[in-house]
Formats: sequence, structure tokens, C-alpha cells
Amino acid sequence: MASDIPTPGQPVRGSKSGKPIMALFDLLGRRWALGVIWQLSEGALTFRQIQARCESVSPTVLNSRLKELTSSGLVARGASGYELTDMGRELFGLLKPFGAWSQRWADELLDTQPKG
Amino acid sequence: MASDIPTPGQPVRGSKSGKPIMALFDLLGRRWALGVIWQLSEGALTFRQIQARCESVSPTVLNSRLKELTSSGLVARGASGYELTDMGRELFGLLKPFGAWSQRWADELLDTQPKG
DNA sequence: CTATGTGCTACACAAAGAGTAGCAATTAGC
DNA sequence: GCTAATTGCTACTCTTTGTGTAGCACATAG
Repeated sequence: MASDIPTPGQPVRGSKSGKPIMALFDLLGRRWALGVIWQLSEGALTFRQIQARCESVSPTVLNSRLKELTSSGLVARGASGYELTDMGRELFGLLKPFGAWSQRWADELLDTQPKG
Repeated sequence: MASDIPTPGQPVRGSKSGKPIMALFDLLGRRWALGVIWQLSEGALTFRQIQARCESVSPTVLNSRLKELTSSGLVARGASGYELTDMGRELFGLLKPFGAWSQRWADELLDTQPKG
């Protein structure tokens, strides 16, 4: 449903105050939301291409995420498929360092917990 | 269940490759995961304090998130409650800019979509 | 032995997501 | 116009995840 897409300024799941950061966390804390943004950072992709890159995402969920991200102004439909908007690319800019960090996290985690 | 906590290096929900970034996105893309890290950034909090700050989080889910974040090395139990580890604080460092950005996002969004 | 606060568990219910099938629309070749 | 392939997407059933409320076991304070 379009109406439960988290929007800053109005109450969202888990935050009656509607604080922008909570709306954002609600939006990004849904399955595949972060992954879709990540995939689109390299350029526009069609629906089926996104599906293929996010191995197990069901079309139902992908469609929901795309609608949510679209009406949140992070994704738009261009000639060659779905792509990040300016705001979407800004957000990816913040997300980008997570890539390198996750590597270090993985190393440290596998070091301290060698198979658990 | 402890066994389906996303861990880099082994397949996670949505990524058979076990890429660290996908494990991280899986971990953070669960309800309240981002919010809990955000709340803990200001200092240690007890279980009930976290509950109170994340208005509608159920104890079931909060307990799951805390277990996941703990065994992922981002959160630990100290004398005064749950708190971020060094890695957790590092991750919050990456997350921090999202606060300011979400404000601008909110402004721009409410400007282009003035109520819907 | 009550009173309060803690971390949590146990349900019953609801919402979100997975997985598969398949349709309407478009493009291409014949 | 008919077939075939590809696209975005809906429909459906089933499983997983999260909500909401109650309440227990433990601790500290009186």
C-alpha cells in the first residue's frame, strides 16, 4: 500500500513523532531496500535485472520496495529501467563506506568467532 | 534463532555468496536494528530504556535484535546495560551523517510532495 | 514479606516476505 | 496476422517475522 510508505513528517511504524531519521530507518530497514539501492548505484537496471542480482528477492517484494523508494524520491524510472535520483545517489554516497567497512567487520568477526 | 544471524563468510538470506556487505545489509535490514544502534550511540541503556525510546518495539523483537547485534560484535553488555562495542561505534560513525541527511531529504520530499 | 525495577519468555494474532505461476504489453521475425 | 521472446508485474499459497499483552524469575530496597 502506498499509504504505509514511511514519510518524514508523519508517524511511521515505530515512531509517532515522525522524525526524519526514523522514517528513513523504517524505509531502509525493510528487506532488500538497502540492497536495491546498492545495486542501482552502478547504473540503471530493469526490474528483471534487479531481481537477478538480488538472488532471492520475490517480485512481490521487489515491486513494493521500488514503489516505496520511488515515492520517497530515491529511485525513478528512466528510459533504461530503474535508476537512482540525485537524492538516491546522495544517499548511496553515505552508504558507500559500508562496503569497505563490512570487509573489516568480516575479518574481525571471523577472527574472534572462528566459525560460530 | 541464533543460527540465522547473518554472518559474513556464510550464506545469508538473499546472498549465497556470503558477501560481507550483504550480510551487513541483512543484519541492518531487520526491524529496529538501525534504531537500536542509533539509540545506543549516546551511551549504555538498559533493556527497558531501549524499549521506551523505540516506542513500539516488542520485547520479543528487541531481544532478537540485541542477540543478533551482540553476536555480530556491534553491541555488548556492560555494567550499566547494553552498549556499543568499538566496532559498533565505528558503524555508528558511518551512520551518523544519515541524521543530517534525513533532514534535508525530509525538506525536499515535503516540498515536492506536499502531503502525499 | 511487600514493592519496585530488571531482563526476559510465552503466547495469540497480524503483517511482511518467499516462491512459483502466469498474464498483459511490447518488440521482433516471418 | 501469428508465433516467440522479453518485459513489468499481479495472484496465490505458505512460511517467517514482528506486534501486543501478560507475566515470570531474579535482584535490590525497605
